[in-house]
Amino acid sequence: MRIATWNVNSARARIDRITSWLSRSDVDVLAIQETKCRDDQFPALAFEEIGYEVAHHGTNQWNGVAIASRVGLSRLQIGFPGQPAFRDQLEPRAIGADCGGVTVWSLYVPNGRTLDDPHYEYKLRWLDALWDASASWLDASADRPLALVGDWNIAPLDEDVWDMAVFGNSTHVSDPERKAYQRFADLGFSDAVRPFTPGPGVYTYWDYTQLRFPRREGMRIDHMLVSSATHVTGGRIDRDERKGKGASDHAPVIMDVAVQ
DNA sequence: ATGACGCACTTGGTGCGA
Repeated sequence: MRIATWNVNSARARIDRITSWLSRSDVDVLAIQETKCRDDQFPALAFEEIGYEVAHHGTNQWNGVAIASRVGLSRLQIGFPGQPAFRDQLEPRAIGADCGGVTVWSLYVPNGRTLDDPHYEYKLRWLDALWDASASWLDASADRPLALVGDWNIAPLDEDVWDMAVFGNSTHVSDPERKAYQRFADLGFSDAVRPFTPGPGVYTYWDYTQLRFPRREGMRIDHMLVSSATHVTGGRIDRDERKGKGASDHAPVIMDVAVQ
């Protein structure tokens, strides 16, 4: 079974690109982030027309997550237990479902903005709460494949950004963020894609400005973490999808999972 | 190397992104 994750930077602006990509990528389950719309604005019909069920969680023009699946979509979960709020708002940053034998979570981890912004503290709280929820999911069913996929907004290693000097005191590379990410390994999670896409210089995001993409100046921040019960047979980053007019600033990240 | 920010919003300047 093939599972992908993609921060699309607006589902409505990019719907033709998304369905076109799905139609030629043999993807069974697509986790989507940054749909930037409410549920009633989400272009669900376009997914259904090409054979995918789709579930969306969005409340306004910010954030928004979805899962599209052609191998079933059951036990839908909107947000995770204990998910923190930001300024009293529970933001649409997590949606989960059982798809073809794998529990898939589409996650949009808070950006953090700057190290002294309340959003940074929120990001760390959000990651801690996700860790707690993940521990309880594994306690309940350790044998069931579980994938935490999406835009983690963390570059785990120095080589996951093109120049650490540029990121000196920025979010995405700070020690607390990296520790919060690495701590998932304590639960048995591993990066499904990295073994198949070794660095350095391998990224999933390139800023729209300053010719970052053609200069190959990006960041590796979109990850697929899988539980130890998840048997991964392949992984890939579709860098080509970042090319051309109307591209998202993120590329799709893909893994193949052997399911019984 | 596959190109010089893009999206959404009480639509035109602002918030957000990483």
